[in-house]
Amino acid sequence: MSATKAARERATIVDVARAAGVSRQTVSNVLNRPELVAAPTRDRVRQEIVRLGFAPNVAAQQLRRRRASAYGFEVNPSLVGKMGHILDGFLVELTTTAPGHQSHLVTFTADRDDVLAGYRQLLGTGLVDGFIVGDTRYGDPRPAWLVESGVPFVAFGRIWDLPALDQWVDVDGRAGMRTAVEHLLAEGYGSVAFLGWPVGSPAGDDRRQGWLDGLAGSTADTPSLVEESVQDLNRATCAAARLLERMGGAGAILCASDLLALGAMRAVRAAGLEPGSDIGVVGMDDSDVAEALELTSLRQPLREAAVAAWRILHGDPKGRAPALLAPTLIIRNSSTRSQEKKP
Amino acid sequence: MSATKAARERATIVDVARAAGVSRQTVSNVLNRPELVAAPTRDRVRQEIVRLGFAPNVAAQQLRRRRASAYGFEVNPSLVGKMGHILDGFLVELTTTAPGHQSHLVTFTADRDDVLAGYRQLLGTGLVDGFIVGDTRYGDPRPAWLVESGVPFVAFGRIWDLPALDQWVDVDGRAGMRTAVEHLLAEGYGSVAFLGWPVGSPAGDDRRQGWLDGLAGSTADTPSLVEESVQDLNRATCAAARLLERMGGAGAILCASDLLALGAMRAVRAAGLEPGSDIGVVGMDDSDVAEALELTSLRQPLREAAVAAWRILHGDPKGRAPALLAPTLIIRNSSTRSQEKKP
DNA sequence: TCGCAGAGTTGGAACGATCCAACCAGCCCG
DNA sequence: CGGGCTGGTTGGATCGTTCCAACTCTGCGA
Repeated sequence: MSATKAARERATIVDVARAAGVSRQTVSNVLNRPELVAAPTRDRVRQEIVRLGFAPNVAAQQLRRRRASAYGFEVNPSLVGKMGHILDGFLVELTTTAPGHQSHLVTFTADRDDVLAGYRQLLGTGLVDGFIVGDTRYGDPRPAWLVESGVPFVAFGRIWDLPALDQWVDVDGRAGMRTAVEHLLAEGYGSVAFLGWPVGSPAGDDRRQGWLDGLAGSTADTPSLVEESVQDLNRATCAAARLLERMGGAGAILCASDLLALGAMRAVRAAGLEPGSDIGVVGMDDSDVAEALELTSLRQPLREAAVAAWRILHGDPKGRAPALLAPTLIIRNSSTRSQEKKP
Repeated sequence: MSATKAARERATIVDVARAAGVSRQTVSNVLNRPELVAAPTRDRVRQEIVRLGFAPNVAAQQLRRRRASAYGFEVNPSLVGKMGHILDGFLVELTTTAPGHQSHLVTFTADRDDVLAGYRQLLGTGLVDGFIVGDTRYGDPRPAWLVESGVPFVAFGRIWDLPALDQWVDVDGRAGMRTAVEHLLAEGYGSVAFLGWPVGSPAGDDRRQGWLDGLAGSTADTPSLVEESVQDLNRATCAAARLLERMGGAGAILCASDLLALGAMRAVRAAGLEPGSDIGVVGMDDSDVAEALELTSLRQPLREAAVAAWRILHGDPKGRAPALLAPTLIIRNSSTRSQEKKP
């Protein structure tokens, strides 16, 4: 379907001007600076705009304004469909809130060899003004390059390498974990162990710290209550099993991700115990798996993150500040002692 | 970050022309119709393009060509994060393959009250030339409207209401189910029961038919081997339990979705049996849950679907045809009798 | 020798909006 | 009564590219 159907002529600003008996520029003013136009004129023009179904041509605006009002969003095949992948949800929330900022999003993929190629491309052709950068990691070349190039952007995830940069939004995993510990203690699980990722990942270390925060003041023997596993179900199950041995058939396991928590639930069942009534289990990210398996988890506030991202991108340069948002604890059977049985 | 940094001047086509000692138009020809330009001139111009880092301004092209080379993709908050939601994966594959078609994607959301509002908006401003429409359903007003408006589009999912339309790609759930039945029989499960959605959903009925196809020729008592459930874990578990009673502790359960399959696995375990070694279970969509729980499932060929979508959208109007793609059976422990145990 | 075809190249116009400077009328003030 | 100010409106120029028609030049056949 290469040829677009015989382009039904769309009304232009000149058509509106002629119909309303004013000049081109006045119509433009009605749209962009209505306070400059006398009320009767304004109304007449607005009426004609509606009548003719006029909508300004974006390409013409972009060309003249030298601004695309569009932002690039990188999507990466390797991450999709993985548990705990929340970038899609973030993209949706960004898209939902974009019209309020007279903006839209353009998706693109990274080049295998040159991470920055896609960014250069979109910028060089003027297709976008800036970017929303997800999956920030240690050694990420993108933030530095973007700053150096003077390109507007906001990161989803702290810019770990460059603490001086404040143009990011992130979820406060640490606070979330602390909340989870408090919940588990309040439920009466006695002790709370931690199943986390190996030390060295920024988000992982942050979450672990939240667990420690929650235990602060308690007399827990923390070193014996911690196990590590990479993001793999079987490894996680084994690690959780080791943890359970030391826990003596009681307590709760707080996990750095839903996948780890899934491993924990398996280990619990393998030990002849029941998640929830015997051993509390809590995950993080509130993935579809958590929902399906009645796993208590921490939900990321993606809507708020999107709103904050736009504020940082579009807001007053002075007024902007990094946004660290607290996740919400979604309590399900895996962390409830008195199980409500299902029909 | 409202003001873009003091716009480092990008090279324009005129700069290249001047540098190469040719006219504007010749540079344009080198880019768009190189066969018209003499080889030496062409090389000289190309050299200058590289030297100056020139990239044509997309807005100017869009304006002059009266074509955006962009397509709208609707994303819907209510579907994200649900099991079996594959539209995100499709979006990624579309994005990956877009540059090959000199196109890009713009995301947008539907209005609550007016489904078509977003489509009208993007089209009216000339931001996109057409759409990729996902989640087609019975009574979907979009295809008819798009056809009537003469807007190029391709649907992911058959256009059930308008069988005459051929501009769609879809996954052949029926063929997938048939394959799954054959696999289960080959594994020696004896009988294959079906856990599906209530009759009336197009995709669901299609999948059920595939199950029947697979059993054709066998002597199975199909009516007694079928149960229905809506897309809800507890309902699915109950339905699977009813099915198990009638199956007499042997056979396999083929499910219309991973969520239903998850319910089946639960019911199997609740009956003191083990998925795989005792009762085979197969789902559909190959979600992250399937991977995590070692559930055999059918993976949708999203890459191929994206390629086909672009072909239909951009291809020769005569040469295009609807694309019905077979999913791939991903065999895991839930449908393997001789379990390979993990470390 | 001239006309013609075709390859290669060129400049003007257009796409549809906004920026900018100028214009006009009315009013107030000196 | 003239000049400055202000609210409202206007037309020309411009953003960077492609479309289109016309131009030049070379070679060739009549």
